Amino acid sequence: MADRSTIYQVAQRSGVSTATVSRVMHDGAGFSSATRDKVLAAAAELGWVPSGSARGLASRRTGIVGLLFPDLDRSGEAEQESPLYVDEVIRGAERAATAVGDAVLIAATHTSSGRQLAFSVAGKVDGLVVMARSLSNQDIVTLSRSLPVVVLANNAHRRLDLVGADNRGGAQEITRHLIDVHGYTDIVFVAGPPRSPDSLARFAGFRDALAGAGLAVPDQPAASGGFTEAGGERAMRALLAGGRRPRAVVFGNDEMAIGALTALRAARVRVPAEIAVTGFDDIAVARHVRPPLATVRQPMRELGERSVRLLLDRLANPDAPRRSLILPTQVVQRRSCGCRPHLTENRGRTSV
Amino acid sequence: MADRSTIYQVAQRSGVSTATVSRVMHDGAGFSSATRDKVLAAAAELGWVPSGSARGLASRRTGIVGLLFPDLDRSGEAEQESPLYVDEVIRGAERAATAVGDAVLIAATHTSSGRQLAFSVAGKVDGLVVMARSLSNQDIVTLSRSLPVVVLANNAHRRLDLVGADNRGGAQEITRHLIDVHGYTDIVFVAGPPRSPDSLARFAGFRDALAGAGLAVPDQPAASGGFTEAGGERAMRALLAGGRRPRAVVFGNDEMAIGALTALRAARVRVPAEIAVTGFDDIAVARHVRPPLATVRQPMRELGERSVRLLLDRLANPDAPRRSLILPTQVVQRRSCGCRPHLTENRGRTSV
DNA sequence: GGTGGTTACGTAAGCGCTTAACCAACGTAA
DNA sequence: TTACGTTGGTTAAGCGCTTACGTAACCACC
Repeated sequence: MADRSTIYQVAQRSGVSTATVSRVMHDGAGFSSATRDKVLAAAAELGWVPSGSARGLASRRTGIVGLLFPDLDRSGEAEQESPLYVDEVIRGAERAATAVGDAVLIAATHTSSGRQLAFSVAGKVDGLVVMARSLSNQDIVTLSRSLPVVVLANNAHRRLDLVGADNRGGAQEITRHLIDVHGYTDIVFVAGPPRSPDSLARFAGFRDALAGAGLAVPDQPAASGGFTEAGGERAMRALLAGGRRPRAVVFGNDEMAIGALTALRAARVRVPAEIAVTGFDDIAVARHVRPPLATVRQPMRELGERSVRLLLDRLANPDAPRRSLILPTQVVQRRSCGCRPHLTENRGRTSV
Repeated sequence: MADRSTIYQVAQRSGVSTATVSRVMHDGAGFSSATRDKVLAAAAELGWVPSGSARGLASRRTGIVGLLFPDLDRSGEAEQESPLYVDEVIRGAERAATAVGDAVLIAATHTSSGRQLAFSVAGKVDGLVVMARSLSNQDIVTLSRSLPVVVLANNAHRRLDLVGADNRGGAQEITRHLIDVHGYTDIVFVAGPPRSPDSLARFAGFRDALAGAGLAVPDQPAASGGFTEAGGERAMRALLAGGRRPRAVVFGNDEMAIGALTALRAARVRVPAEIAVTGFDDIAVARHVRPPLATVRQPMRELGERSVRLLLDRLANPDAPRRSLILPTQVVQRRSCGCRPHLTENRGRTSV
């Protein structure tokens, strides 16, 4: 691990100027193939790794996009995001970025140090994708004054590029399924973190469906908790302990619903015979739990991909009009809602 | 999104030199509190986000660590790594890095563009964590000539810092469990990707256990496939189709084992009554499948954390002796190996 | 009143690239 | 022959920071 070599050493060794070395590295024109070979040979011999900092400084482009997401471990339990959701978003972002040769800088924002971290990250990237509540809306606005920002899963910003899923529509659709197909009327909603835009939108969709069916529409969710198994388990226990025994429960996400299944099994309540349960997201586990979890599929990876692509577009075209992308969601019927197996996994979908 | 402001503007606005601005931003000493306030006020008014490139160039430290991992989607199926494993490693790396104010740059290396991408990433970071087979050993060595590299889950490098899990010991232990506790003697191993160091080490542990029990030791795994559900499903089907009906199957990882459960259910083979099954990793799904999957827990997130910490240590101390960290694994007994429920989840462990 | 130490700055030289501007040599057409 | 484009380079001025070094002001102490 000797010190890194520089463009000067490569230039000297290959007998050309640094400008020529630079051109060769960027596949530009203006040099003979003999020169190219000399330069590449010298670079290889020296094991030259061009400095990203110097490049970034000179060209004012780092080739890095930043992804800010909420801290998953250190935040209060009731505030937690779903880890699996975040993982998929990261994966999608990574894919979209490497497709154009960029890399992704990730950082989880913690309530206390989050601001500082976010500004530090902002200095290192060409643009930023900010997930949901990983940063205060005020800070998001501040950052967007000095670099392009795409907001993911947070519709509070009317002036920034936006990517999200149709949470409201998906929640409405699955609730309507419970009403129309299964005939349930006593249905409650269990929310995720109180300020989660996703959770709020899903509750709104839930209410839409009840209203549409002429059922009583609650002001508040029946319970709430972090977007985690523990959160769902606790919420379900609280519900049962409160003497409440709805016919069906719509959960804010899959992990909560899965936690609820655990609570229901412990309480010897049969699903879906006595209580039907649905989730949201369609994480990988959902098909594997017993009973398999009916849910709403959200294109998590695509959300990550689209966010980064939107960011790259914005970088290429700073003055384009602001865009807002809402990706469709899709109901996935499985046993936990009361659907019979053969009705669920075989509806001509390619993947379930 | 006006152009980003610079340290010069901040210096001018606050009536000091850029050196003083720089000092204030780094909490150094050598300025009055009045000056500090002026500088911070000016910076806030301008919404100044210091350029990471300029900082990196001047201080030769980017505050970024890179994480290279194998591409999960675009590689051939038989070569695939477990996505969940990678996600956890990323999470651990992120945590360790942000703990010291650094950020993590992630990039998946694709076979074709992998080299190029890796060198591009290398220029942008202070050091690199390279997972398993995300880069050829030759390229790893080349990169390590110009920046610190920690190798994760790949014991082929005797001169680089290394982090891994005790795959061999874990595989041996769970195989011994099948032999000693359950009395199985007809046990086979289904491997992951042919060149995966993890898979190879686990097969070695499997053989250790058979040899230790005086059973016949196979030269080759009974089957193999990608570290995915599809890979495991296919391998299990092939096994059954081949007329092979072992009493127990040790799989290279959890996802393969879970895929195998699907194949076994389809073939109406009861688990564990007719065939016992074990996995490796203890991913989140493992507890949720039916029957719950006996496996070997691997501290995936800690692997990520330790890799980054090792890298940071190396950065701080370039001449320290090379270190090699092997984290312990732990057998997790669940129904799929034949253990009864109450024997499995309640062995005084805090989490299962 | 000189010496020395401390505090609070300013000056300016890089860090390793990119890129605009310039230039020499060599056809090639008028 | 001159003029002019093309090819294949070079020169040098930044990009926005950090930091070694210099220095002015102030205080303390003989």
